[in-house]
Amino acid sequence: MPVVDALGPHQGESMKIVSWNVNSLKARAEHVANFLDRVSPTVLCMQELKLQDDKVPREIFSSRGYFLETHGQRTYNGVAIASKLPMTQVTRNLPDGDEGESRYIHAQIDGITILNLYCPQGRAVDNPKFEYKLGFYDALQARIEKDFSPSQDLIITGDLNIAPHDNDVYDVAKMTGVCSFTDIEKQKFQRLLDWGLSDASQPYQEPKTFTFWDYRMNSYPRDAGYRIDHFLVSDSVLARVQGSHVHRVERGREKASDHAPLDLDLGF
DNA sequence: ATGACCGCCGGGGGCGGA
Repeated sequence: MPVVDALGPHQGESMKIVSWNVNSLKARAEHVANFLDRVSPTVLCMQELKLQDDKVPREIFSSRGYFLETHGQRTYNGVAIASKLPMTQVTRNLPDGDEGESRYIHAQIDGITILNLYCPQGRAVDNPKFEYKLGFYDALQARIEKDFSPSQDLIITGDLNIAPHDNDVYDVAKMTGVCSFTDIEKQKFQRLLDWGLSDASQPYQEPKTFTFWDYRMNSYPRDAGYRIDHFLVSDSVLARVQGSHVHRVERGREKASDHAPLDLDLGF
């Protein structure tokens, strides 16, 4: 048993945290349940539930000993955090950034504040949704600068919909200037790092390690993907990181999500 | 190679995703 101290009974335990855009929790319910049984993460952050809160299949999580905090939405968006450890300070919405869509939830788990995000995709640089995406990032930046500090245990994870480096897209020439790979999006990503966060997954991944493959164009079999799901962590969390791995097997299943789960392993 | 997929709602296609 961990030592109980002033910081609480779970402080500093090893944890496996997973981020997974499930592309409909209803359609992916069986895969998610099997993933929990097989991988048993401490925390599972999900995006694109496409379900309102009262339609969420909660028994998948409760029957396996997980708490569940959801911020659902019908048809589009929706985020949730499942955790074996209690969640406190659960907060939903990014008022100046999400236009009422369900794209933001954070909670404190074992002393770590975890922001689980489904950032807007943006469609194309000349589309109004692109400005919405940039505004979402500005609101995110404002929130962390106002409410958090890089000196605390902090994780920003989720489908961030930005591929920050050349090695994060399968074809640099084809993607140059294309939404999710533009300079201004990379600058929004870098601004989060400059504030005091690190890309915790990148050091553990070979170049061209992806987390998303489009359903179209036979993308997955030819590995035409993007690395757009991330873990950005503060220094105190970075010191505990022992690995980060893409669960590609989930993308290869029948009725798979177009995203694979991305995990982050933390030591004591 | 962005056309072609998948899931949504609703009961037929249109929209959104990245």
